[in-house]
Amino acid sequence: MDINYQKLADLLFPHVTETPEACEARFPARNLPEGAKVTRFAPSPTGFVHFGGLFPVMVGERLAHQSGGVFYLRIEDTDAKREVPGAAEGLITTLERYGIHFDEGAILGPDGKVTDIGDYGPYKQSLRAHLYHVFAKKLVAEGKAYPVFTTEEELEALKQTDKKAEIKSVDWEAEAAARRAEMLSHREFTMEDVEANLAAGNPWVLRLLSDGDGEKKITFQDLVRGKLEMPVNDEDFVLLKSDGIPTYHFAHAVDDHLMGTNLVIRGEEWLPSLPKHLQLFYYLGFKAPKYMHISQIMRLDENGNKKKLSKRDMGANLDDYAKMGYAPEAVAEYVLTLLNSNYEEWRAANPALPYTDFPFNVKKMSASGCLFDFQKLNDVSKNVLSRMTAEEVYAKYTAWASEYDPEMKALLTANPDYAKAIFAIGRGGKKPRKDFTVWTDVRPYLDFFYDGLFAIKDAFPEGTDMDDVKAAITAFKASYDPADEMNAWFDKVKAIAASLGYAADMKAYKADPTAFKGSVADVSGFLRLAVTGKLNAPDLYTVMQLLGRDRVFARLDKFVG
RNA sequence: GGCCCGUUGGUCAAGCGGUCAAGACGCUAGCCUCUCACGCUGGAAACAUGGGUUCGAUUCCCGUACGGGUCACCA
Repeated sequence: MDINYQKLADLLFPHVTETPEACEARFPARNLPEGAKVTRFAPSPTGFVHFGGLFPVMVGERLAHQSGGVFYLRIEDTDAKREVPGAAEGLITTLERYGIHFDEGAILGPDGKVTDIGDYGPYKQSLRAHLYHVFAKKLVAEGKAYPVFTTEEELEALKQTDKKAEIKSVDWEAEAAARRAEMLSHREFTMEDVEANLAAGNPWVLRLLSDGDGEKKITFQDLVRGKLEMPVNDEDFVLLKSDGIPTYHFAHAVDDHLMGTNLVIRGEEWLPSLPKHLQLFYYLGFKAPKYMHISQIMRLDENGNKKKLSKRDMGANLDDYAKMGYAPEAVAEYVLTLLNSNYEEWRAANPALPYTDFPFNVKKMSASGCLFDFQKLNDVSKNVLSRMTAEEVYAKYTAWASEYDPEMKALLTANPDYAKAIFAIGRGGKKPRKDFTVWTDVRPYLDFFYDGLFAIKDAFPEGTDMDDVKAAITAFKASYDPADEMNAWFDKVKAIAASLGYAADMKAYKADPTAFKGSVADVSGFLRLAVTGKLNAPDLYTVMQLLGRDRVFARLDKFVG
């Protein structure tokens, strides 16, 4: 085979006039402090943001910002078939809700459409065709890539095949041999073939001409896995698809080089194609970035096996968490606990600091995948919410409620001070109450503070003497003074208990329960049920203070009236 | 099937050749307490497996098993 590669390059890319050097000059090295990390999140706009996607996002964001570097967003829309309209916009909005800040890249413009900010754009791959072609042409001119022509019919057939299904039922050995033979056969062509195909308008793809020896191994460092060894790539994989748009591999090399990424953080599913990427960087003359491959989050299936958290699973879609009532901060903090094993320790020592103060440590990352655990998420969430001030809870809850519980939102915002006072119960001290795991817990917890929502939900315990209930309520009304301090108030309740034959002192009651009809706990229970409708509620004294004498009496009267 | 990654209690995990093998969640016994929510003190519960190396392996090496990923003109 005798090919003039420069001529081939000109034939294939007649429109490309810019040299690779000129192109690179347009994107000069970033001026950043020593050690600064440039990372990115590079999703394809094929749907919602996956919960697992939050892992590389958080790591990239932390590592970049912690080091004085840059974190940017690139939209990888190179697969027109799978692109979902509006997905890019949706994913930007979701990430925004999670407080993820991008320094540059794709952002939402004033018209609600994706646009760019930053000097290394465009940040949407579909807008970067000319850049890829500059480097594709270079590879062809150097004899490192070549075209493979197909007919329209073959292309159409290709698009119809379901690769996933096909791969499962394959004779692997035969398939590999056939692929190998086919690959090699495409390497044989003449300039006349190319000219004829081009003249006929036949579509073509550009493949890398790999001189890699598959028998040899390549070693490299992964930031979480350490030293790894893999076979050198010997596959002429596709660089440019027949529509002229690059595959992930090629786009990755060109983009991350031009955009100055120095640390690529991605899911471990990319590990097997790393030899391809390293080879590409080498052929292109680019310095390869550092890599970090993050393990997948799994779930347990019906058979007790670990499975990748898939699209259909509960909790896969980040937006689901808002529906379930989780605060984004809680989800983010849960992710951090999984990402860095010493995060919880740090959090316990620094309850008041924002998570961005946590010194994120690559060494503390685990190489093994983990199971999604709702119980742990709930615990983290409960703690996150308990640390918030009443003011914060009010703001965040009402914001959530405006979308998911408009009635509550209307009720609370009608009297913000009252609502905040309710949220302030048991909050702020060393041992704050932890009543809420998710925002949906708020409504049943505080419904009785609103007359429209109040109802008797629980029943008196079995064997309760209703005469005692009435007597206790009557006596309580007679002695109640809103001006009382908590102790004075409680002393009155104790006195009532004693007068009815109930133990005023719990210790005495526990020492000999048979000596009393019940205890002051029972008597408080009578009042609590009448006033809150429930057997369980926060401190009754405070509840009454908030409700006010009139509303308390109105509720008590239902039992003695 | 080839290649690759992983494997400490139910879950997430400390550990980095000598530990009674941390801690958190969950479970559980009890204490505290006017109920609840907290908080506190306990408890049950783990190094997948077989070979090496070593005075000594959870820790290092090899094999096996199991789990996961990947093998597209998808990312």
